[in-house]
Amino acid sequence: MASNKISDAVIRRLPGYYRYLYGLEEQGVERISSQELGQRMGLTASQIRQDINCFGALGQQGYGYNVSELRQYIAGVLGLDRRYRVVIVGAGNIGRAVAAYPSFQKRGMDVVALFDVDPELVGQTLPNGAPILHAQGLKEYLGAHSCRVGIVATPGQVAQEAANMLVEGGVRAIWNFAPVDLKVPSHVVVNNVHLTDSLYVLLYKLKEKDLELGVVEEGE
Amino acid sequence: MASNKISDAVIRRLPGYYRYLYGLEEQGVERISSQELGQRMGLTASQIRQDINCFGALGQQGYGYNVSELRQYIAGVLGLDRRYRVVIVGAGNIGRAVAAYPSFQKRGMDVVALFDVDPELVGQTLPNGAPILHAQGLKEYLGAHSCRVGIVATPGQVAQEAANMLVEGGVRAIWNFAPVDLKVPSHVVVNNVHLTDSLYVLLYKLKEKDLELGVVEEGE
DNA sequence: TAGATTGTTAATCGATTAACAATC
DNA sequence: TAGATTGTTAATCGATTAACAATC
Repeated sequence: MASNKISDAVIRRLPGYYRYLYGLEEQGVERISSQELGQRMGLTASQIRQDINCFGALGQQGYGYNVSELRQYIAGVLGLDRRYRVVIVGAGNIGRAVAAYPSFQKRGMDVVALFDVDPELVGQTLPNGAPILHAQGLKEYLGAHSCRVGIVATPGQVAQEAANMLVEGGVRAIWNFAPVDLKVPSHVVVNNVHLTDSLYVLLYKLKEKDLELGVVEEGE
Repeated sequence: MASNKISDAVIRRLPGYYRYLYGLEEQGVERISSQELGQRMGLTASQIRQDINCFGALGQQGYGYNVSELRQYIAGVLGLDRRYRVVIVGAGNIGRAVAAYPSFQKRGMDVVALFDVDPELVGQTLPNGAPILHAQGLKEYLGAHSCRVGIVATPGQVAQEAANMLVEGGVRAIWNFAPVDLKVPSHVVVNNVHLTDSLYVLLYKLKEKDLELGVVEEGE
């Protein structure tokens, strides 16, 4: 429980640890050394030991780490050991894709409703049972069914407005898919999935690689 | 053109610069100081000047930066000033959401086809005209219609296989939505959108915030 | 010219890596 | 016990911030 300020750099790596340990556990691997985990993940053994030591001595000299123990511990650190009720604002392609995302349910996220203004969408029910309701009713809905997590999957122009409604409705964490940086009060946390940002970085890398290889890219 | 190794930290910020400058230009703002841009983006003025100086002196003392000039320059650095032909492997919710993503077209990405193995999907055509073809035909398709960018939007178990086919077909950049780290030869670049990773970080922040505020989270 | 603001160097801070004693 | 591998401290490296002279 030693919550002594884990640095951002470490936090960003935690999901990767979780993902790899989960995979190892599924393969039936029981123990792993920092050396080997580092090899698989593309990190140095030293860094892995430093990272893990942020939350205490979980390994054993001469042995390594117990895969399942470590995975569970990290799950606890990340808060993956609970369930969360979730509303999604914006029932377009992205909103519905997230709602239907299989590992979403599995990771404790229960999507209870989606909200949109498109009359074509409002009234539908997704395969997993979540209804699409009119965005007008969002605040009222949250009053009756409190949710800790809200997802913004609207166009950028209305994303801030959507976030405001979620905050007013008592949502504490916002997962934002709109390409804007939301402003929220300090008791609310936000994490962004800026898809275009990720795409830009990919294209940048491609350009760099072309330069490195001396590739002259075709016209068009 | 001074391509003197821009550091990863800077590259990760570039899309943000582009996004903000684009917004400013749309609002008709002509010039901006590092000070004010920093305020808006939540960065220090010093950092912004350092970052921009990676690719040369683009500002003017006593004046600041010309918004549109700087935006265009960064667009060039990121490679946003060209068009790219794109195939998507996996025509499930995520694949289709990406194909339909409006800023995708706008940013120069032309989705020419999607590939899947689900007979329900194969044969359909998306609203933007892209057909869904059987994954068996992917390599052959790429032989006839070369694409520089491929998107992996398959389940994790087959993501590596999808990547292999893309690489064999000559794709040079892979945008990966599957929750695995793909292995590709060194002439190919990859960028990951690990949605679950982003979600985990959100949940972690929520837990930390709860601790900070002394919130005892409800059961269920 | 005076004021503003960059470009750039130096100082600080933090993160990563290396090394090794502790210990299973 | 000997071998392996952690936990942890110290050294290095890189990124951020501060400061200020250059200059528009």
